[in-house]
Amino acid sequence: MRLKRNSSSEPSDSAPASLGTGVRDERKQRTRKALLDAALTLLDGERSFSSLSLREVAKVAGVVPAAFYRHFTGMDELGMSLVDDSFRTLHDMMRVARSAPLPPANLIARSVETFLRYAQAHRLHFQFIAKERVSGSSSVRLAIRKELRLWTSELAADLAAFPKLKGFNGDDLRMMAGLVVNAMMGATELILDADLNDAAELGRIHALAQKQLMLIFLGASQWKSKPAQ
Amino acid sequence: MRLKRNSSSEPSDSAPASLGTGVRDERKQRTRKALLDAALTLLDGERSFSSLSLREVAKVAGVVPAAFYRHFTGMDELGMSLVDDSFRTLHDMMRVARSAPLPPANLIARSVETFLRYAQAHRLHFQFIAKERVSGSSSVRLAIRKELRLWTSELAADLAAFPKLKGFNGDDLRMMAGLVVNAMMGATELILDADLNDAAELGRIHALAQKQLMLIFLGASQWKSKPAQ
DNA sequence: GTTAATAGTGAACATATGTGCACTATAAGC
DNA sequence: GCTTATAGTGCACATATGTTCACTATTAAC
Repeated sequence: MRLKRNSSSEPSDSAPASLGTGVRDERKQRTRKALLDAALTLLDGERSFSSLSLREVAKVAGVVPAAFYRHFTGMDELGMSLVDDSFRTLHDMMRVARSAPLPPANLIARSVETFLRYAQAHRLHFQFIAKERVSGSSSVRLAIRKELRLWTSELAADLAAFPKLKGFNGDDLRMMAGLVVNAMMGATELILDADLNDAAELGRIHALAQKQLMLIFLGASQWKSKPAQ
Repeated sequence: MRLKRNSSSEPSDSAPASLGTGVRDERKQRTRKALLDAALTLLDGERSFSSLSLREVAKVAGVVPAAFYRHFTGMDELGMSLVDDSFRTLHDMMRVARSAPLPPANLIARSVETFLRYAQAHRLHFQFIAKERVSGSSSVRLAIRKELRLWTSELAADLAAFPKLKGFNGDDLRMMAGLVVNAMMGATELILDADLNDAAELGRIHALAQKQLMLIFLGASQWKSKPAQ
């Protein structure tokens, strides 16, 4: 053998990155994505990740089982990749939301709207998070919990900017953010199970989530954290 | 054949019920319970219900796979039985709580304490509910959702008795009850994943849940439902 | 005591699964 | 253009699975 090519799957160091890394890598990334998409698709509806088989995923991806190992060491590694991808879409949403902040009028209602619409549009990713947060293998489950904690902290930081929430110390802000995250996850689960064409049901879920957030914020406006500790 | 015996597994009609239905039925109920327990045990930790195999459950129950069919038509039916059993323990808790009502002082803190202790003591049932509520087969999942809705309505009825919550109409009471249930389920999931010997962590989870409920009730004390609708 | 019902057994089957290995085709590197 | 690396193939294997069927032992019914 002459020389080992750079074994990393990343485009080699200083290359312009967007310029073609060759037909080869592009094809590889395509079937890698096919595998991830296959898993997400199979996960829709009844199935849970731990009940998916490697062969099944490979078949839906249109690839022979052995080819799976060219991309992942096993289903667990694929699961971790799904965690990454799913939270990337969540963080994308937050980034967009922060870059074009909503006017304070009806802020809660419109935030709920934005979030739930996004969850519907990225149904598979949100479904994966919702399911595997509680039932996945411990590596996947812990990875999701970690990301959710991180997201909760970010939300707490955002909340700190509200003048009405001056009564909160850091711990209590996270406590409140956790409550908000729980409520939104609950609404997300309802949305994911709802009939997408039943506008009335979707409306009811949106309204429910909005009221719940308003109730939380109403309580928060009266909250006084213990100054010590 | 002479005469078919009453084919139902129930003791025949007007018998005193508590009197021995015979050695036979007792043995049958024993292995039926062994199957249910086997499934719950396997469900602890990593696994999800949909990843359990019939053979696996039979093996842990100490019975040959074919014997499984003497009790359930398949794993789905066993799952439905687990739903029944799990919610029976939940309702038992509520019944006990109502029969010996707590004094109003520190009511929230002590209710949280009671609930979370119960969840720890009946770890496997609560874990099953928490997991399969979101990831189970649709029959199991829908059965759990239905029971949770029912439980939410019961809680809403209990809440209606509080003088501080006069500002609520029925819909909004259920909205608030849903928020409480979500928060308690969230805390339950944390408890189920926590190290049972780590008293500090358990204490933190209890304290978190208590604060979240207090925040909700603080908001509720200011709430005014729209009188119309 | 004889007979019928049945909970649990053991073996068999067709099929599905994870993983290994030799292979082929093709793009990348020189 | 020749050579090397490698994404994907095809086949094999041991093992696990759901389900069936004839059977056995024990209880219930008369």
